[in-house]
Amino acid sequence: MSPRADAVRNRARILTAAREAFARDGVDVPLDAIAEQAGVGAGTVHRHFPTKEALVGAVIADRLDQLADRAAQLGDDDGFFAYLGELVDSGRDNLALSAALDGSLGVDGAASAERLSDAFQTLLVAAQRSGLVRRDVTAADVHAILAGVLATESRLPPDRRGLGLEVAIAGLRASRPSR
Amino acid sequence: MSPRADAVRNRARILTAAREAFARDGVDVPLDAIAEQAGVGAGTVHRHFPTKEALVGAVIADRLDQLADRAAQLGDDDGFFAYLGELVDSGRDNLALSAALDGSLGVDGAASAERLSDAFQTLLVAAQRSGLVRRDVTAADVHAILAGVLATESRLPPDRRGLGLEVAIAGLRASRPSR
Amino acid sequence: MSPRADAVRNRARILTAAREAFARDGVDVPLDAIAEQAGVGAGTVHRHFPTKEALVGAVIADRLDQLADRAAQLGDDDGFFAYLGELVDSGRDNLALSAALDGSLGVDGAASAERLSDAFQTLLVAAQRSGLVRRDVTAADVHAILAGVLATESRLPPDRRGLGLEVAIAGLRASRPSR
Amino acid sequence: MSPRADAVRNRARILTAAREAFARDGVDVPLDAIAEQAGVGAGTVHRHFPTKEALVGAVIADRLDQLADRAAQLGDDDGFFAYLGELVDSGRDNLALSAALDGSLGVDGAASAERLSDAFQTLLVAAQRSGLVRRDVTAADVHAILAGVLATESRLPPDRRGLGLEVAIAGLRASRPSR
DNA sequence: GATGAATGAGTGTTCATTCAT
DNA sequence: GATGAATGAACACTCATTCAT
Repeated sequence: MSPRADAVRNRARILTAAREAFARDGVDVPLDAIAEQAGVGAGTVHRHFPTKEALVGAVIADRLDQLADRAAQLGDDDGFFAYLGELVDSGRDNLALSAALDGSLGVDGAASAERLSDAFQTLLVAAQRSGLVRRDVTAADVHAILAGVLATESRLPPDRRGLGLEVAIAGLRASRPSR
Repeated sequence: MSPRADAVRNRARILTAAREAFARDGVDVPLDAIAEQAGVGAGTVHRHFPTKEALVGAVIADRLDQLADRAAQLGDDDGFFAYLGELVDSGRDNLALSAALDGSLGVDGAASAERLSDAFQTLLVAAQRSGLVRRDVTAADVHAILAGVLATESRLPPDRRGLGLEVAIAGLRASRPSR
Repeated sequence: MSPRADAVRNRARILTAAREAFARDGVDVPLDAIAEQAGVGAGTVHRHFPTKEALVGAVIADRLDQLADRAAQLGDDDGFFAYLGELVDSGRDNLALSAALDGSLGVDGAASAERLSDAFQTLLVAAQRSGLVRRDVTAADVHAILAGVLATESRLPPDRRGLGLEVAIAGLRASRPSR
Repeated sequence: MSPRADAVRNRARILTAAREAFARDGVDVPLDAIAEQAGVGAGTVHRHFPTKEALVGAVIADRLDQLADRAAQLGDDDGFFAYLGELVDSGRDNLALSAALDGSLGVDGAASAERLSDAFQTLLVAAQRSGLVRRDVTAADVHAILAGVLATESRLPPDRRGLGLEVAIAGLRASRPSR
């Protein structure tokens, strides 16, 4: 049961290679390219991930998990906006993650997406309690809005970076003090 | 000069079929599927659009033109927000248009995209003069934000529709009168 | 029966266009290109030449006829070598004719090829009578040798032009005076 | 390192099938036909030869190499004519090789063609030293003439075989001893 | 378990030929 | 008769997946 040492290592290498390839070229990159970059045979990729969709899902779940982990470290009240900022930074220049986050991929790391939503939920509720965010938005809403911010940011030229996030944040703030 | 009756009709049918197929399944649908739905042979599609890219571009330019045309009819001051709303309604449930608007398609009906930006420009300036929109955003910024709203909306469940637009609008409003 | 005026003209224009196109690009040139250059529709080409093969055959027969006609004007004794020279000049820089003459085209203007062989026959016999050409070669042999000379010439750089013909002529001369 | 047994065998089978198919039908035969005759899938052909041109080039280079190898075994003085004869025998009834030799293929096994020219060069010089061949012809000239002989031979009926070669040889012989 | 060769359905595109106008 | 749009069978090539070694 221990000889799986290299199997474990191969799995990791495939994930890493896939992550990079997806980020660089999008999910349409051929599996062969990923296998080559990972230094393994094409068959090995399929042993670990029976389907391309499974590999894509794994890469994304992996990433979502990291992001969800990160959320746990941001407990304080304005953690919500900080977190949003981090996610946007993560998604920028990452075609696949961006696609994953904005749901345009058929696949989604179901469980991991849930974890991410949970993380959002916690931070969101805290922010709402502090009166920083409209009370009527849910974690799922924020997820969708995040997707939108990513799309916006990817269209903005470098010198306008952050505007999408800024607008979203402004739009999410409790809007009633406008009186 | 009259025998073009079929040609004209076929071209329209191809465009319609392509529009629907792109909207439903994204631009990766096989041309054969489009040809079949249009009731023509594969070669006919190529006669009208020598390249798949050309067909995609034509469908998108077509749509962008419609949208730009629509902008001309909204002259009054709050036309800007109304227009934004219309664009979002158009892009929702339309994978290809959405992709076109958010620029993730390699191709874009260059001229038509320009027309759309011009339309934005006019409405945006008017809205800014009326103090309804932050003065520091440009038409290009709005274009990017539109892409984001589309992404958001496509992720929202039906009963939350409009939230992405709402947040963006709130975020775009002149934010300083909040004193 | 006279309204065929334009039909006749079209036929001629198609032949001319085909001749040029075949000469320039080889027989794989699309029929559409020929039709366009001839200023007629694709259907018209097929009305006159039901098959591409038929068109190729017609072009070649046409050319062979011209060449055969030319032979008639060369009656004198050393006409044979002069004629060979003319044929080589004609075939050089003419992919299709060259192909036709060297038989690598599936098709051949049967009747016209015969006429050409007949022309050869006459000149050949005269040359043989004058002791200028080996007595054991036939008109068909010469035809094949002509094809070879054309192939050779097309491979020679400009500054070596004529060598293929020269060698063939030397080889065809009555070889016995070598005593 | 051993599992390449199949790969090696398949590569050989593809080359053999291609050689036969090209020889029989010319280089325009569909790859599918070659794949089928080789008993492999279409994809396998592409794995070994990424492009049709590459396959054609490989087949030809293969053949030219064989021919060049053969030249090395003919060292004596009249080797030149013997070699010419062998090349002609090889090219007869081999459309593709013939095309390769006469340069009408866009592709040529560059290195192999060079080897062949070198082989010619050696034999030619020896023959010229012995006074058997005109001193003013170069190896490149002979290459062109070979192409011509092949073209001639392919047009000759079986009972006339060899005439093209015979004429070329006669034409190449030092012509001045006629004194 | 790993390898990478083999598979074969699928893609965009071309083009000789047919046919409605 | 002429037109040129429509056809559809090919073609070279790609790539996720399978399988012999």
